[in-house]
Amino acid sequence: MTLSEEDYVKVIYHLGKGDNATVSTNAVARQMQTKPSSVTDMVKKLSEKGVVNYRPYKGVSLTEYGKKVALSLVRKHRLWEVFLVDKLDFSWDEVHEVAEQLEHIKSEKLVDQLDKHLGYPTIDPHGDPIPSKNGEFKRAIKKTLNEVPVGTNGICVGVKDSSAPFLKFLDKNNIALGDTILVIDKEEFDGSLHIQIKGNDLHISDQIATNLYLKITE
Amino acid sequence: MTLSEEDYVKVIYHLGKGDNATVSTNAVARQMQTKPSSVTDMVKKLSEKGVVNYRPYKGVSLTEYGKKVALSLVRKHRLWEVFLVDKLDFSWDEVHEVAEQLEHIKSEKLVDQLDKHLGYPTIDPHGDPIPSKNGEFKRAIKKTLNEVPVGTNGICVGVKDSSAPFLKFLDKNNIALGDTILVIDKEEFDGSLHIQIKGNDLHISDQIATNLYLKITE
DNA sequence: ACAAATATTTAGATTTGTCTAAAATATAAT
DNA sequence: ATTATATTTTAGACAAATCTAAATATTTGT
Ligand SMILES: [Mn+2]
Ligand SMILES: [Mn+2]
Ligand SMILES: [Mn+2]
Ligand SMILES: [Mn+2]
Repeated sequence: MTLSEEDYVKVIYHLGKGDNATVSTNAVARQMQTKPSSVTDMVKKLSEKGVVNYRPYKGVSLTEYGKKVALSLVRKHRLWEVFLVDKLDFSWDEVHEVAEQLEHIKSEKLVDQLDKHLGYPTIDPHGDPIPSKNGEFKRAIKKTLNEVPVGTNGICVGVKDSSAPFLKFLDKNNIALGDTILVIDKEEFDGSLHIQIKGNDLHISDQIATNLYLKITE
Repeated sequence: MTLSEEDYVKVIYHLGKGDNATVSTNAVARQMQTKPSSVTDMVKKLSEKGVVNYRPYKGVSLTEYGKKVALSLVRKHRLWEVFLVDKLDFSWDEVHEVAEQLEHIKSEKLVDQLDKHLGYPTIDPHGDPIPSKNGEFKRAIKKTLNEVPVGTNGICVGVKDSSAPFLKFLDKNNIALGDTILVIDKEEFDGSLHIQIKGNDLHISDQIATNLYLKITE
């Protein structure tokens, strides 16, 4: 498979939300930053190769084989992201573009050894699960901090309130996107939370918890 | 620069033996595993872009800019080779193909951080020098073990005598290609050498030394 | 149900990198 | 100095991936 074919497969996978839904030509074009006519051409070729199911005017979905290809790419992408953050001190938001390139390197041994070198991680720096070699993985969901049960472990991936005061508060309390957060305890009385973040314990109000998104994998 | 253009530049660099000699169309074609007519096409394009000097029927050489491009590629290739051997437990002879792909990843930060992660290595697993960020590096030369002065440090890169008995001897004494060898002392009487290899001291005869190639950078 | 709007495909062109076969140039041999 | 051989370039073609413009199909609104 060429680099371009691989990127199409990945886009079709992500748009199909993992459950292999049929996706439209326009959706793929938007995501691939290309024209719908180019998508039609490529999708025909992928169909010839048995990677996708394609019905003109009706949309495209991955075959079983295509799904395997997609999961292998997602695995590689996320492993490289972990590498960049853990070993090369990249930050959370710098890794995607480079991983987008690295995911296309062809070498099974490289992936296996990288996985080992990283200590067999199960989630990437964005809190997304890393598929195993045979394509199994937990689904990730995004919830606000106040919605999850005590004991939940996740990665801070966004804010609902993006006002300056709130962001300032996060900064002052040393909470940043990409941080791992563990919910230690919840006060029933006011809904405030005891959490652990980057090794430090912290007590945050319900209002704060409501505005912080956590990505978790059950 | 595209992947293909970069590979041409690297081949022209290597065939020009670093000192930027003019190389022939046929030589490039042989190295690139392609046809001379394809080389002519590509070399014209690279000439347009100011990467090479090209005179029809006379050959091609790198411009100053082209040389910079080549050295950056060589740097990346060799850093990745070190990574594969030192961090991912690849062996000496498995790294080239993968590095051939990795060298094309575009990210300055990636290269800088990789360099740091590896501890700023100066030679690759084959004993070849790694150009610095601004393109400086020591030239590597290959000599038999008996030709180098006491105190020389190098990498075992080949054998002159490849007979079964000799290879068996190397195996028994735990000497393999890719090993770092340090010449500790030389006996004037019989030319035998005291060497250090993988932490172990070893005493080898002049006959052995004559048949082992060392790659060294002065 | 039918016109209007939207989505998708087709036709034809372009760029990149490659190829084969033929022509042109350079090198070697007599 | 001519001829023969080897090298290099040109001309024309092709596959991959893309584009624009036009044609076709589907969906939406009334
Ligand atoms: Mn990609
Ligand atoms: Mn990610
Ligand atoms: Mn390469
Ligand atoms: Mn090397």
